[in-house]
Amino acid sequence: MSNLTLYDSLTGELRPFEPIHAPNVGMYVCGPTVYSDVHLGNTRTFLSFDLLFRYLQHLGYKVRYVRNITDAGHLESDSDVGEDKIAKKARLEQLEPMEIVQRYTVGFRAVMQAYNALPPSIEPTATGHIVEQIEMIKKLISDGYAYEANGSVYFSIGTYLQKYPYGELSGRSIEDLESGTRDLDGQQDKRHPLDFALWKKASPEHIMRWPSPWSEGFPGWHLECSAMSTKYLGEEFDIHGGGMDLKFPHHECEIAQNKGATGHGGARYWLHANMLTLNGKRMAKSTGNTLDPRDLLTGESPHLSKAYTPGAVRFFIHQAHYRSVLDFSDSALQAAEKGYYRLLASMEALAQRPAQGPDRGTWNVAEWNAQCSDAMNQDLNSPVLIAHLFDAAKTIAADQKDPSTLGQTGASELLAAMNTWMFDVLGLAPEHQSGSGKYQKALDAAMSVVLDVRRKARESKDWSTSDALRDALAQGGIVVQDGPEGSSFRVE
RNA sequence: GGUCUCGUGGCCGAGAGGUUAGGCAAGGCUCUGCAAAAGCUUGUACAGCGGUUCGAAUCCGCUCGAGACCUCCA
Repeated sequence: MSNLTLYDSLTGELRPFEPIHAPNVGMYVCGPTVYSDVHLGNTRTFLSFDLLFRYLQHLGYKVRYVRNITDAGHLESDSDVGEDKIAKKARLEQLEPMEIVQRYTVGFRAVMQAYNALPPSIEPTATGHIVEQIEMIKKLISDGYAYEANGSVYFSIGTYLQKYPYGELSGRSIEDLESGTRDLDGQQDKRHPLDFALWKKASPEHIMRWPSPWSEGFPGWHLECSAMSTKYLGEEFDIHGGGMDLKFPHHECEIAQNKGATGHGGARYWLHANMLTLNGKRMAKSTGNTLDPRDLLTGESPHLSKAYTPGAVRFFIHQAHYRSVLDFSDSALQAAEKGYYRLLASMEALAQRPAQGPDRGTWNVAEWNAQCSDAMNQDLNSPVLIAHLFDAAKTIAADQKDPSTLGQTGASELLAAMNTWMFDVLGLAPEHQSGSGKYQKALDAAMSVVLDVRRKARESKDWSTSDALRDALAQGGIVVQDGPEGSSFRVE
């Protein structure tokens, strides 16, 4: 069905993508913990997987894309101690935990929509799947992979190691992991330092709690993804994605839970999106080194000189490969924006192309299109795809001088292909300079009067008048451009 | 401290044993009353030092530098 190859973090190599049940594809991506606003780094990860989702669909696959909302169980520390992140935020803001969840879930979805990310097929929540998680724990206990201690249940790495390796995904040996563990409060119930919580008994002040056979408590953070991916995608499915930072311990634990409970490690391809850095450092809420994706659209941030469109931001993100660290800066974003607008202008010119020249041109659209596919098939190499798009822009310019370059059919084929790559696959939104209908019409009418006055001034070589008009319009953000066929304008 | 990744021209970023990545910026040219825009065009870069090889930015070793994970974060 395709020649797509994907880099699998588990094997550490590029592998041809072969779905278990083509044309159906099951894809699970770890979603946000909704205890605060997402930052641009989170956004990059989700846009990377949006690109994959879009490309798989472009290839004709029927994708079931599951992306969870973590609304309980994610503690402040991965060592199974500390307060639940959401409960803590709720306490600090004197709100119900579910108010916190609602607020940041809505905010997250708004950001995703603003950046033109397609909604997942299913967006399940941890709290909506307590039953499934309890069932999975029961299975793990009955098979010996988990044990109860003082109302909590832990995954037994010791038992697991008798049958399966642990640490494959993150490339760690058991010795390394053991030497890296520390003695912490709340760990005394564990038989092995690497054991992790499947169920935690709630302390009296812990407000997010559910009944279970072991105690009134809450599920461990790693469990929800195993339970929900199994429920919606099966014991074996195609792709599991997430941010690079989730490799360990989250995804490592997920694999262990899945193998223990089902005998299968869940996904056949593990994909990890790399970090977005700001000032060379990882973007993180805890250090304040963050950028809110909404601020990019308003320009309100000390890191920004101006506002950007969502398309420009997406273009910037996809101009780097998803597995590379991408460093954010205002100037880098500006550079991407200029290129992006140049591409859009080129496509606009192609759409306006007069019907001239031969039917078929000298430039081979099909071959170019195949190169675009090749790039994306190579582990979603969007930067190379974009380079090809710029090649097309060059060709469009050449065709304007010599319409035998593209030819009429070639031109319409190229436009269709560019629309597909730009809008369907890269998820950029068509952005027109024009505003909404009636204002655009009024502006056009007014400008045609002004430009006519200026044209007469220029014809009589009254440069002071023509330049004054041009300067005055520039003050209002209207840039006048004089070309061989008269003057035109654009709004900045 | 342990594990791992990375270091590409002014900037951002692909690639990856031998052939131009691309974008932005910069220089030149075309167009032009001037400007802007647009188009064309130029630039031989791969941290340093060794090694393997006919040939390395690409493989190996060391050094320096940066980052990630191990400890909350996509």
